[in-house]
Amino acid sequence: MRSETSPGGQQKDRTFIETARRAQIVAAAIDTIAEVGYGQASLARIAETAGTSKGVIIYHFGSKDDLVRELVAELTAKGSAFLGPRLEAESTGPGMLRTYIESNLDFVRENRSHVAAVVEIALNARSTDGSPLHDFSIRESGTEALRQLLVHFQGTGEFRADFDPLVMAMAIRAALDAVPARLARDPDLDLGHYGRELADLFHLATRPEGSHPGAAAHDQPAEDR
Amino acid sequence: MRSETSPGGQQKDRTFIETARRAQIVAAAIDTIAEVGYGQASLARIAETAGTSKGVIIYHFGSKDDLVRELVAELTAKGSAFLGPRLEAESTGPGMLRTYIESNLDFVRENRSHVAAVVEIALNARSTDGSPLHDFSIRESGTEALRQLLVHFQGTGEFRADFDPLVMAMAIRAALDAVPARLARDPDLDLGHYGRELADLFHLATRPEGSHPGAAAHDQPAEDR
Amino acid sequence: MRSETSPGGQQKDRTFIETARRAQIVAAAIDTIAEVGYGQASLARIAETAGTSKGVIIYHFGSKDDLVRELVAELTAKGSAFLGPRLEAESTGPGMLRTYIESNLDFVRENRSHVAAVVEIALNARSTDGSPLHDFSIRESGTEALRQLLVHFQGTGEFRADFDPLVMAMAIRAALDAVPARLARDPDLDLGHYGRELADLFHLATRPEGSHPGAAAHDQPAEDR
Amino acid sequence: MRSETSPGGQQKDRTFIETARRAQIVAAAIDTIAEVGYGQASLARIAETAGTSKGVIIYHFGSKDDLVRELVAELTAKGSAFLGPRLEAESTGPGMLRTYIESNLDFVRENRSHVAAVVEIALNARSTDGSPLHDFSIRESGTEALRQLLVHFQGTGEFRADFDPLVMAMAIRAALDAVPARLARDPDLDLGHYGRELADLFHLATRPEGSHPGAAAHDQPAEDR
DNA sequence: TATGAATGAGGGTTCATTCAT
DNA sequence: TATGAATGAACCCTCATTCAT
Repeated sequence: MRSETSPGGQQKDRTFIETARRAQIVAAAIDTIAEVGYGQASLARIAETAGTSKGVIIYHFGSKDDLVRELVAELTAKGSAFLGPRLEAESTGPGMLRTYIESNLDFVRENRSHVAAVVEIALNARSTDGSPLHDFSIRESGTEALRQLLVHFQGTGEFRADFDPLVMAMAIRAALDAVPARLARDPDLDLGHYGRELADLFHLATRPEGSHPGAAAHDQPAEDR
Repeated sequence: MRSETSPGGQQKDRTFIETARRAQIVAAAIDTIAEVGYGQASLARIAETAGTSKGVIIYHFGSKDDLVRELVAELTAKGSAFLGPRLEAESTGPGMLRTYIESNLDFVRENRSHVAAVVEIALNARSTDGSPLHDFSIRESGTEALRQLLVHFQGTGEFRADFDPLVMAMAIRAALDAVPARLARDPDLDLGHYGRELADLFHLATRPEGSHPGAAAHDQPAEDR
Repeated sequence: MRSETSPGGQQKDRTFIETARRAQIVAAAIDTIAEVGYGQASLARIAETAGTSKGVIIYHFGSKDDLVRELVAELTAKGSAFLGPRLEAESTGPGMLRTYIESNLDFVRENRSHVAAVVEIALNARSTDGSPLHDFSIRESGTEALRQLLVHFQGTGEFRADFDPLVMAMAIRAALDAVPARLARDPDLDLGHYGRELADLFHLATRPEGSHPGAAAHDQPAEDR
Repeated sequence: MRSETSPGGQQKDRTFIETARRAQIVAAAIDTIAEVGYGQASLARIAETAGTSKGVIIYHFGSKDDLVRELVAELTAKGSAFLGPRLEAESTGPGMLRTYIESNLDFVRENRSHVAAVVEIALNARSTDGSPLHDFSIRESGTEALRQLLVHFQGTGEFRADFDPLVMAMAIRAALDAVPARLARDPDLDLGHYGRELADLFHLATRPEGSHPGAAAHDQPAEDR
């Protein structure tokens, strides 16, 4: 279905101008989806935002789905690049958890629209028969990676052993994923504060039973960042 | 806008058959939206599920929007009736919090599709210009009511005073709202377990600093319900 | 197609209540058509104005067309009853012409909505294939009767012989038929004044060549009514 | 509302083919409306006449309303271009009046369907709530311009001073506007004759009182054109 | 007798995509 | 390579009418 003559094909051999055009269109798609929602983000609307025509978009990406796919892939790539090093810099369980939460929100802050768009897509995009349209194993793998992290540090004793790591991971991801929608309604939301509070919250929820009774405040939270 | 001619009018004076048809259509809409998503839930599809025609739906509800509105209103009514008494039966802060979380999930279990449909709607339904289509002040007021509950018991000392009640409320609601989507992918999810884990989680995150260090497990969690 | 059991049938054997219902519906139709135009006057809208349902209208009249037909017939009957005696009271050509014009406008004044509705219908109502839907031979016969009147008094020498009576008749009817539309936009239009001016106008246009040069003002116009 | 994507935008930068298509569609709309009336002139019908599909029409014009708007605008432009020079060539009041009437009918003769269509639209097109849909200030301004012309030459004494110029203008326009409908029923109507008769009629109705008694026939009418 | 329920064709419009140049 | 033109299915909704009670 994808021919070599079409620019949507392999990601090598891209003209400079071609690359620029694609970037421009992706940016327009991000803004449009973030602003009016996935359901209302028609090709015409995206094209209008981009200052082009529907035909151009189809020409460059082959289909709307492919455009969306690229948009999603770009964010996950950016996300990994952003999160990876920060997590690797941590060694302790609590440290990694706090970093995970706060870095996620830092990333949201720096990529508001893009994140909002991808969340929109993750929640809404379905094919005609109702099945999920895009591969959001990413999303699940986000939860999954987090779960494995929790499991690992349960093993080392840095987290209490008696919580279900899957439930905990889901709760953490849910709290993070809810942010873009909230941000849309309340653009002045203080993400730094939100992140610290959230990190405190899950620190308390995960720390081992006997750890520093009544010392939660100066144990890990807030100051040590 | 609604004329006496149309049966969608005042909600009194409904014929028996009219009431039945409306219920049947609402049920079809719930199933359809829950299954294929709001964006794919066209009137034709809903009508097919209901075993009728688009015309019949429009005849009974006047518009797709009104059908959706009713669907949402019914759930919020059911939800209040379900949650209210359970919450009022509790007197302590931790008790109410645990009840809030677990009852929410009980409600989800008993109204899977309906809840899933409403969550779909809440996330996706927008008017053409991108603004939210339906009044989900309910949704926000869910968070708000929760926040006020937290504030109140911070005042009594039953919750630690140094968390931001808004952030906590958002995290709790996010964890609850994420369930229907998860449930769709994993229908065998044990909601009872999920609820107990979540209640434990937020109990630990909200309990006052000095409260029974290392006693979390038999303090409130799990057994005492 | 019309059965004796149906109340829309012969105009005898009408229950009192049946007659009242019909009158009420016709009145509602008149108001609706006059207000929003024929194209927008759906059965639903008419029913709403009448405080009933579409079914009732169809039941009483058999079809929308029949309702409209009745509405038109009623006006033409009223019109004939109104105009006839007034014309018969006149004997001279100029007198009849003036009376025709002014009485027409008197009739419009007393039956604003009804006349407006019928004009709407005459201009707009067409069957699906575009052919005129109702029999407006009335309308043409209005022009035709007027033409014959003009011809007759051309014969007696009371009107100048060298105008085309058809063109004159059409001009007069056009001036009269344009009134309801104007009236809709400008409800304060002085129909008495309009009638006198129009009568003067056509008096001057029809009087014989040599008649009282420079005496037009006190010849026939205005004062002598 | 109109995006660069859609070709309906600015009226410059039109492709050749685009211009041709638009013209073809407008022509089809004119014929359809003139033939079956505005109410029956659906997009499907117009498309069929044009030999295309509804989609193409919407593609080129954006909406049915815009198509109609263009159709109307084209006629008024043509009308002004046609009438303007002819009127400016006249200097006397009676001359301008006769020219106005006869040129109007010449224009009708040369643009039968188009004029018929626009009259249909003017009479019928309303938005859902019954208010006039298109801007026919043209139409009113037609009457208004005529009224001003009459007023002016009442001032110079070329018209009698004692008629109401508004009523006179309305009568003249009514006589002209009635023509297309008549023409539809009687395609062989002699517009030249009709025009001369009408010009005579209104000449007699407007000339000053004492002007050439009994000389109407060779004063202005008929021969001097 | 009277009415609420249902029908089904047709309304204008949006949409992602294909086609021809 | 790039784009304007066209497509056709699907969208929600209105309508006059028929049906069953």
